[in-house]
Amino acid sequence: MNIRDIALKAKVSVATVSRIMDPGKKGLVSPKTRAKVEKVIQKYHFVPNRSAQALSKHSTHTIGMVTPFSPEIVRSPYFEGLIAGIIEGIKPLSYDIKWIMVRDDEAGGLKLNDLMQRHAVDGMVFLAWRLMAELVKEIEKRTHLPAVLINDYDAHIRSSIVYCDNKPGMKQICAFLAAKNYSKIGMLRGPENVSPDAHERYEAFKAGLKQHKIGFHEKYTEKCERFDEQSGFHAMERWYERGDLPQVIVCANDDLAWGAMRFLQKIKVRIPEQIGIVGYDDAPRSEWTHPQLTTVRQPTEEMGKAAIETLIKLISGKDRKPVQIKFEPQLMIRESA
Amino acid sequence: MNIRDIALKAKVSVATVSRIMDPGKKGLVSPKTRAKVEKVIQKYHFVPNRSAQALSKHSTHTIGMVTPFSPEIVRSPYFEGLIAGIIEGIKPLSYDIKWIMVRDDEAGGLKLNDLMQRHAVDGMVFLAWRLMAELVKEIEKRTHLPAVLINDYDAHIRSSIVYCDNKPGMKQICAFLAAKNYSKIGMLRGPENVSPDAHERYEAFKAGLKQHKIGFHEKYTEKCERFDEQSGFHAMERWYERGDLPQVIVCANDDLAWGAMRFLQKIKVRIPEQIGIVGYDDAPRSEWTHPQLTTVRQPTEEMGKAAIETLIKLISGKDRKPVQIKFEPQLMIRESA
DNA sequence: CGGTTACATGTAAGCGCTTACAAAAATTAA
DNA sequence: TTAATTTTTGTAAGCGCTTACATGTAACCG
Repeated sequence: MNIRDIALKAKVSVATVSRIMDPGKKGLVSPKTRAKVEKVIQKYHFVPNRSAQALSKHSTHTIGMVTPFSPEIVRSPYFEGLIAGIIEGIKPLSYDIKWIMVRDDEAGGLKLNDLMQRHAVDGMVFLAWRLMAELVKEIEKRTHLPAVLINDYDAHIRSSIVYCDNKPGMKQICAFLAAKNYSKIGMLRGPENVSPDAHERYEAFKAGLKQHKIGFHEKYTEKCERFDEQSGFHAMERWYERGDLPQVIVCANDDLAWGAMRFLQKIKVRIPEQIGIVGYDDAPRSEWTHPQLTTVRQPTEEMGKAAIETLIKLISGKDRKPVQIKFEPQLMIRESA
Repeated sequence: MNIRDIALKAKVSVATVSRIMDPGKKGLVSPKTRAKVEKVIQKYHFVPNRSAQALSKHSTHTIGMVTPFSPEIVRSPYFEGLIAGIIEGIKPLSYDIKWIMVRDDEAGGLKLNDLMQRHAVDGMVFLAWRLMAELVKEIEKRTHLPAVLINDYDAHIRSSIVYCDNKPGMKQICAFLAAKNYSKIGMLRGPENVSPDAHERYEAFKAGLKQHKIGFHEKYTEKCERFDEQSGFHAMERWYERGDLPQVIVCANDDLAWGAMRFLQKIKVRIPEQIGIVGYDDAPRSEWTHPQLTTVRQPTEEMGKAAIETLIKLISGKDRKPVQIKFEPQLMIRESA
């Protein structure tokens, strides 16, 4: 059942049927024919062929959600929020959403244009794009493409991006700890090669301490290999062996915090009585672990939503000027510090 | 840059270019022309237009992942596993995956064919489809459509489905509790209108007790309004007020279990020393809550993967016979019982 | 009432691909 | 060498829609 069949049955031309199907062409058909044709459309449950429409209109009405190709990704709480936001953001539009997963090995040779063509999308939002760095390098050059990045901002990025500023988060943490009169505050630092977060959070941490006149030594710091629980565990272990543990430990993300807590609990250190722990990200687990983790919430849902809205504007707008949107994090005070 | 441009530059016909682009048509072009044309393709980074291909081939090489339209859905750990499995399953194929979210209000009038046409997909897998019951009723009739359901099996379903059997799970729980010499075992039951799970698990529970000659009374049971934490909390509260708590409580899912635990902890009942708790689903949280939850794991990842594989077979096969695949759950013994 | 204008509908040329079929070229057989 | 095959390439007709343009019809005006 295609548009011609309908036209035949309704005794009108295909053009008329097409005009009736297009909500943007409200006034172009007389009420009488419209009624007649709509009856036929209803009767045969006619749904126009998307591929034909796309071919003809040069637009697929579909956007691509680009992620690295790893099942673990959906496991991450960070994604959870982002995706929820994307879903929410796409609701009022009638865009379809295609999940484009990019393998590491293919990321190198890919061009952005290719991606869009190959998957037939009008625009793309990139999640965890640091992991596809090769691909995304191009975004820097072709800033007119309808693509928006989420998070991992750093100063030289010129393309459209939605991100959450690290500084206020650390600032809030330091203010909170200062108010609690902690004087010896340490940090579990993240790996600096994965995303700018590790470095930014560390710098913001130092700045925060300084602001509250709390002493800082590099030795009140331990570097982690990755941003995961295991790394946190091992880093804590190393620190314990070399001795001189601080009163509170601020961790570069929640996973590191849990790893650290696990080690401390193993050696029977009580949290927060003996050592306090602060995380960063407010993964849902934070509320369920014991003790509940004091951490910093990034408004992932809002960010996902903003990303979609930005993208749609880019797609439909004439002037494709890159847009950069900053969000503010918020300290969530719970039990671990 | 389209196929005609390439044909022109390479001084061949479009048919030749098309044949070269199609990996299924390996032998149809002489090595010499192939080399010549491929050079041009490389040079101009030619990527064929998906919409045109789809229109011409009557296949979009895209499958739809159908879920209710609610952001909360991605929050559920059950989804996490399923989606991870779907990603994993789609890896070796080169199908695209489109996330189709169905609003409650639109689900009524929709036809499956419509859905496929409207979103340009070759087949669909349905997650949490009980929540779109109206839509899915049709699947029962049109069993030849390339669509597969995940979970929520009940006996009269004739379409393709991948599901996890509830009986062995409860059986394992009862065997375990019997071995621990519990004699007074209760259950927090789920709402029976949402999915057959509530009823099945309850029946399996009774059967399990019987098998191990453990006494059962309906009063060792409390019904919950929904399958969530709050309902578990309130149900436990009611039970506590009416008194006569059992030694262990088997919960119809993990959320109820956490709700129950939260209430018990609030009134300072020690778990598992005073009352044991068993859940069902093995949501990731189970490992992080305190105490860790003894529960039953459904192999969600494997199920997601199986669903995709089944679907692809349905799409490409000639005979579209419905396939039903059953998975077995597994008891995860942890701290809460 | 003829001429102008506004509105409604139809005609047909694409959109960029695939593929059946035809034609040409290369290979083999006789 | 020519005919019969096989292999390679080209031609052109779709796939199902949109839309610029042409045509037809109705309404309006002096």
